[in-house]
Amino acid sequence: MKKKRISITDIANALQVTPSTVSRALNGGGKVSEKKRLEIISLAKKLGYRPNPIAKSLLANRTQTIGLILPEFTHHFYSRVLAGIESITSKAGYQLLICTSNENQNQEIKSTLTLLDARVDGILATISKMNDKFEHIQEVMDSGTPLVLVDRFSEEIETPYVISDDFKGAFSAVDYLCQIGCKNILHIKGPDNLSTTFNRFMGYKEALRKHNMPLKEELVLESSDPKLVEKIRLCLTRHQVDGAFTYSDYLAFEIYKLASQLKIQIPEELSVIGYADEPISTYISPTLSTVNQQPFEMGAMSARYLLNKINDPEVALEVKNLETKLMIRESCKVVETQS
Amino acid sequence: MKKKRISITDIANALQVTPSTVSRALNGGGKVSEKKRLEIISLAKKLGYRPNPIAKSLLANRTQTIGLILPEFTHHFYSRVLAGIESITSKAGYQLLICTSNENQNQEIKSTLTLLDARVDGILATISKMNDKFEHIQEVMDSGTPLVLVDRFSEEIETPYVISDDFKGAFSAVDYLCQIGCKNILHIKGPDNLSTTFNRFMGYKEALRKHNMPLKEELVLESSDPKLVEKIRLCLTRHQVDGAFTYSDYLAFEIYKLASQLKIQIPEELSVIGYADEPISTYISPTLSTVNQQPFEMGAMSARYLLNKINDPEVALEVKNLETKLMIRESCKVVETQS
DNA sequence: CTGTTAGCGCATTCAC
DNA sequence: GTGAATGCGCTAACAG
Repeated sequence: MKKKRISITDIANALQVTPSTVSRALNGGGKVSEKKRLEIISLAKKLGYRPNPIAKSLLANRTQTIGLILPEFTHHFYSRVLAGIESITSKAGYQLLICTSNENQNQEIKSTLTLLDARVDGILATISKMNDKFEHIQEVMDSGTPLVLVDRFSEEIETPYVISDDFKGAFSAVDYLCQIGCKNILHIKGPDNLSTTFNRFMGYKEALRKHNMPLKEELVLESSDPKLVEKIRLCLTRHQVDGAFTYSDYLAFEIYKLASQLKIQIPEELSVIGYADEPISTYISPTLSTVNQQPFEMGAMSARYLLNKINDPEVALEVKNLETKLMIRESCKVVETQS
Repeated sequence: MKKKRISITDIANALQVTPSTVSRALNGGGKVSEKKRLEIISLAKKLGYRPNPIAKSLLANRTQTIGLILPEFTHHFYSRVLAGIESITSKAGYQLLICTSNENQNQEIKSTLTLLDARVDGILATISKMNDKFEHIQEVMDSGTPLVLVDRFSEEIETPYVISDDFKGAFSAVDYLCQIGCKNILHIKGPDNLSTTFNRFMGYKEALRKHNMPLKEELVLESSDPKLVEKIRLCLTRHQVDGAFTYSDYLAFEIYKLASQLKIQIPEELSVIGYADEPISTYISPTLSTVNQQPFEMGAMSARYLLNKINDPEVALEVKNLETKLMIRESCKVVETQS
């Protein structure tokens, strides 16, 4: 059975004063005689008094709680985002209420309403992959609850964002492949419907353009394609692919597998760059070049942004783009530099 | 600015009844004339009324909230535990308040008090690596807040546990290595002070004993040893090691690296089994044999246990041991079966 | 300086 | 059936 906690009234009774006096003494605000204040404080400490935030919330209409909706927990990227968020919110004295959408919009909607019901002071969310309903987002905005969207962008939702600069990230990767002399660069796209997929593809195209290289349709594959493996094989055998840039590190590993089967040497014959900098990238052989998105910093930044928004609703509504870092490892061929 | 939500009183005023009546109509409990009940319900829906859980909490002394303390978020294992917990709590209508200790006991203590202050209905926690203070745990118990400890066990704390059967998990791995004919089996231990480290080591010893193999001190290394890499090298070159069982998958990858340097073939000359079944295990080459701890199930089980405890404080205090699964992959040599 | 009053939103007595 | 009263724990406005 949950034991009754000692309340302000308990210590008021014990000291023959009113709860108001106790409240004032404890909060320092009002004027209380030095003698009583000390008495009260010492008794409070002795009794292990801890204020009830529930009561305060009811009164103040603030809960000191941030709601968080993530598409999944298991992905390394999101756990880093979570860690970044927590590092900021805990320091700021906020609790973190956590939900997942499991990449399912219905669950996202449910989670959103749950958080709204819980009267969180603000919401951080990454929208799920399939998103065609926006009423729940509208409801958040209507309720006046500050909202910051993380990682994934949607044209339909006008709110603060903290996202990764996928365009530049992809551009830097493909630009690098071009620089080291790759002539036929394969790209495997991510899930449809995701801003990240689109932007990384755009970065790929732009880098090709910069180097005056044609965009070859047969070198652009879809990760959702059931025949993906076959098509990669075709690219590797028929189309003289000597470079690859994939939407994720795991897709890069698919290329590793096929290259190994086909006895194609990485990086000598094929340079590969993935995306996300999964920890596995440095353990696999050859170590994988990839694009680091600074997920921890992304989480921290979005939390800071949200807290600002909570404390000052006039804070500008902007899309913050986080720089990516190109991590070149063993999977890219080394070009002799003429010195 | 957070907009004022519509309350039970608002709809009472609109309908010329008292809040009591509205409350009864909405909760179904008391007797309300059918006409009024319908009126009230329809207006409530129209106005988008949602009960304020804060007010209910204050009244009921229950928050429908579970507190969770994890040593870290980033580790794959803990994110699976988290996912398992969430899958249960969300279905049961509980919120999840999340904290991390960062493997630091002071932060663990702080988080514990935060959760207690927040009046969570129960706490799930994995104690941090270094643990020598137990007052905060005692405080949880004194407060009457149900507590279930996950993954790591401590003799000092008497409370429900859900842990993995590390002994059997380790035993099954080393037993397998013996069965396929390994004669000199290296073990790399985990961090001191952890029940998991101890139990896996015990499992290692017991398997050796079963096969009448001597425990060789020089084949047991400490992961915290600054000279670990050198010592592994020594084992591999001098001590005819032909099998290895490590506290974690990542330690197994250290062996992979050294074996590659020393031109020792895995699994032909050296069979390796890790622990935890990190996703990376199936991507690395050769794919790593390992022990799966069912972290999702562990999370789910601990959440179920806690909910039971919350609903019935008389629930037995026990240590639930979760079965492990030995995952044999390419890193173990194949023995011809005589058929 | 300190006590009284009131109210945050709700559910639960107890009268009528 | 329904309203009035009470209180969960706390703070704030107002008296004194």
